[in-house]
Amino acid sequence: MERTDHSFLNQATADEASRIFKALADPTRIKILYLLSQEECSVGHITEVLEMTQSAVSHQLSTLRKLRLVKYRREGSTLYYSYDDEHVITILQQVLTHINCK
Amino acid sequence: MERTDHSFLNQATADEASRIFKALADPTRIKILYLLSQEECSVGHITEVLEMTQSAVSHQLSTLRKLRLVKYRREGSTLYYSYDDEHVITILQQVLTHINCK
DNA sequence: TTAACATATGAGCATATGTTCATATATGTA
DNA sequence: TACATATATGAACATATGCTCATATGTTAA
Repeated sequence: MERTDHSFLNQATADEASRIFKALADPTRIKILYLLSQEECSVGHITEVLEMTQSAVSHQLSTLRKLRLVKYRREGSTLYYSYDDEHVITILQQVLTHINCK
Repeated sequence: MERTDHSFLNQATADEASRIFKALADPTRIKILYLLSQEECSVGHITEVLEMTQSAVSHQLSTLRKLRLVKYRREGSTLYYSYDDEHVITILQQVLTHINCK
């Protein structure tokens, strides 16, 4: 049998999909994205809600920023973050819905 | 303001979601699941298509088995694997479709 | 300018992850 | 039984990940 194109993914596509799933593969980032799916939030607010250190939250925001999943605007010394990738939010919501349906 | 339930995810839900995304956060597992989304496959077939060692594939199948994302049946000395979680396959397909749409 | 506040960032560390290599197990066949 | 084939598994290793701690940067107000 010939190797047919439909039977496998090329590396680039698999890598790109993996990149997206990796972004969601951490509870902290999931909580952050879930928060941001509901409202724009300051770093301080996220830190309070998640009950984590400011540094840990900021590092994760940095990760999400590099992945272009969040963006921010400045107001004085406060940074307000919001999500920047509708598709990823949709995927997250589907998985969360599925979990809560069980 | 009171802390309201809608504003954050409980740890258990975030962990469970992260567990699902972690399973998909590797290119090899993505390729395997994509293959299995199309047809039941023997380990040998997967190994050939992915051009990886038998051991590497088998380890990943073990991971997917533990996560209950795949199942298998035996036919002689050959094991045929197939997917065992419709929802995860759906999520994977959505992400792949999204990537190819860009 | 100085101090206080909000946030970011680098180094270090412990743990998790994915592969390879060697070997074990299970099945079929001579 | 002995051997070949198909697959699984344990150990080892390199790399990635997520956090903490200390400190840097940017902004506002006195």
